[in-house]
Amino acid sequence: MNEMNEKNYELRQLVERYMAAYFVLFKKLNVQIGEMIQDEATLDQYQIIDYIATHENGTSTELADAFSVGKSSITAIITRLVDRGIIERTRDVQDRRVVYLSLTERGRMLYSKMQGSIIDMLSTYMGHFTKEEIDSFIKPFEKLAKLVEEGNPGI
Amino acid sequence: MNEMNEKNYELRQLVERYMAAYFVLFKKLNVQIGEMIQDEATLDQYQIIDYIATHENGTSTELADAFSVGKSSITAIITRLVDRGIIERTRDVQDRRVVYLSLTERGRMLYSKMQGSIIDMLSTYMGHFTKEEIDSFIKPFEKLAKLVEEGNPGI
DNA sequence: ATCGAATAGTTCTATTGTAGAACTATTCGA
DNA sequence: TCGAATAGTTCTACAATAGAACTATTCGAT
Repeated sequence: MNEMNEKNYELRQLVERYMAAYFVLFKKLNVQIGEMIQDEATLDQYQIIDYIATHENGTSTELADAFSVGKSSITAIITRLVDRGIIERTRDVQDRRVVYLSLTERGRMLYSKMQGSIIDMLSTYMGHFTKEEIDSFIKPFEKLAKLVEEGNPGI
Repeated sequence: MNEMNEKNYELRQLVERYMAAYFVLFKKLNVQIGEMIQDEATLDQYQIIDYIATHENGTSTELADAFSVGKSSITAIITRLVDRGIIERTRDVQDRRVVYLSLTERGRMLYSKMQGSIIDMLSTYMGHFTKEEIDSFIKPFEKLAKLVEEGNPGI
């Protein structure tokens, strides 16, 4: 086995290790976060609300892009949240094709409440780690998130 | 601000940093993995297949527990995969309530193909990191996965 | 200035995953 | 032995999703 193959082999092993943890973590954490806020919203709805709360003048196209889903999915989610008085649609006066999304007063209160619950839950998990562990964990995590966000798996 | 509050404040900041990356990473990565295997199966189906491939004599109850979903959800997924000739149900002879799940020959081929694609994709992402980075990333990740799996957010 | 192309968003249909209650079949245990 | 527990399925309802067809609006090349 030459040097290149050995390096690839090690990499694949790490990837397999990562995958095993990844699937468990993702599924369970989503379920747990979902349970935490289930009386208020689904996890998908929370993420949409979070995006709108932290991005001024968000639109459906922007959301579809940010979450890598089709626009019709966003329309469905937004419509449910509008029906529940959590989100408002505002048409742009200059370009009347565009619809801006914002939280209602009720939406802002709900968001703040859910965010608090989720942060509390994750904080207790984080309490099992030293600050150094968390830091050395989050930095590559953010780097990976950035790479994946750019959707560029190639070198 | 006393020492305890300061520690909590730092922790919350880290959690907020983590959450921002977490949501983007998992959503995008799931979409990208989903796209990678979309002609063969959904990501949820892949995870079920992966579990069955790596766990001898798996059952619906075991899967429901492993993925933190209800048994009726598992029945639905399994039924679709049985219809497509990917999974087989075998009733236990001793305890006739129990149904064991296993991959068909076709299922094993499909699994191997999908696993290859996913590992290849993740490997290219991993190529952006040094071995030390990956290691210091995976270790706390595995620890977190274990904590979450035990479903114990408390200290 | 006009008209075809592009853009933003919605509607509709069909599929998948999900929960929970009611159900069948089987086994356990006091 | 019979009621309780267990394993799994069925049924119903809903959320998220994709994609095609659609409306309304704006852009841009001529």
